Amino acid sequence: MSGKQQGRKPRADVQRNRAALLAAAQRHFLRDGVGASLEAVAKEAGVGPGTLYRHFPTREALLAAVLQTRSEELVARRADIAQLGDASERLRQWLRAMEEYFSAFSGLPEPLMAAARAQDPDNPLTLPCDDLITTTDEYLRAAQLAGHARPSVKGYDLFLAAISTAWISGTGATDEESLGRLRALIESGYREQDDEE
Amino acid sequence: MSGKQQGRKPRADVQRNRAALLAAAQRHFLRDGVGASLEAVAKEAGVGPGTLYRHFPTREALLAAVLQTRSEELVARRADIAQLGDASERLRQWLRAMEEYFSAFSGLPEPLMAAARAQDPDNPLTLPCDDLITTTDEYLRAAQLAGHARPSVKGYDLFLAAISTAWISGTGATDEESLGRLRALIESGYREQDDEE
DNA sequence: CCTTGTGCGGAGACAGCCTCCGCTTTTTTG
DNA sequence: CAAAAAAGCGGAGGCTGTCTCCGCACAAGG
Repeated sequence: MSGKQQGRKPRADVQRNRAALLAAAQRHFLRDGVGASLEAVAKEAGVGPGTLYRHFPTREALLAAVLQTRSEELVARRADIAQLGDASERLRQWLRAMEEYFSAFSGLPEPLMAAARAQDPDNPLTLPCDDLITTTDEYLRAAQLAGHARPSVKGYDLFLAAISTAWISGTGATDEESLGRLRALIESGYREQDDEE
Repeated sequence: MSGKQQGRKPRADVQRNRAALLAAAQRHFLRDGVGASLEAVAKEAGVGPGTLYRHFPTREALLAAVLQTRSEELVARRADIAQLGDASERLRQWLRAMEEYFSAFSGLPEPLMAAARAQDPDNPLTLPCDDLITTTDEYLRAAQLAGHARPSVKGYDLFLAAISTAWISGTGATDEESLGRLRALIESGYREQDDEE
């Protein structure tokens, strides 16, 4: 019942190509955003387009694979955040961490929202998204229990707030100061009124 | 010094083609979002691609021309809003009106932010954007004077909040209820704490 | 009706997405 | 270790979309 056991060892060139593709893709996504030319990625990795599409059938699949590393970083940061004593501060830090994750590549919020929308099990970005929302809800509930956040707010709301802030940040249209004010506005939006600090 | 006086009357077919292009473009932007195929627009308008690009050198130019109608609607709404007595309510209404304007076509926030970024005088979307930000600032200042809004907030912040809400709305990933909660979160973010209503 | 010149439109160059299939490379088998 | 079998490779090519250039047609004015 274990599904597929790897009957044969994976071929050497397969792993090599996959690694080369991921490295090239990361470079291109960083430089050109999530809309980078996949043809160019394949060329830089030294493989044909066919190979790229066999490894990663869609742009989203490639994106999800490249994002894997970042996801692990995020999990690591969760451990750091758990150390902090204040539930309010933990929530704030988590939201910042999530926003940075969304800002990994320019244009990333777009496909992420599309994945969150459809609940499409085929979309490889759906799972990471759901995970993020669930985690946000956990941090939020802790803050609510401590009386630091309005009860009417939902985890999904803060997910939306974080991803839209990342979207604005990714357009490159806004200086860091305005972004800071926007974050402050959101924070005072979910904080309980009689909250102390 | 009046620049160019129209030495010759505009040709009949020019006006006809322009109108046909605008109508076709509006339909396609509505259905397919701002990324709609310009080839298809030209075909539906019954003209060649060359004609389209002569009238509107860039996608943004076409977009700005189509948006002209909506901008006038927005100006009209400003008159309605001015009737309301409460500065706080006026600000709220204005933010909603602006958000609806941003939601005219799916994907519209993207080029709008790009225009707001560059202050590029060549980009035909820059002017409308600046106007919106200025107006937001006026409404906000009135609310601040009345003690209904935090003094630390700037008009540009609320512009960002509105456009990012419209962006989320345009992804189609989110139900109206979550959007309402997000708006409420933003509102309680800029409202003065000791504000009544 | 003719002249003028403005505007038309489609052919075509270019870029990116994605697929299909003959061939090479790797692995397995005798 | 050679030969068969399997697995993966890669590029040619179809498709869609953007944008330009230029010979030609047609509207405006005499």
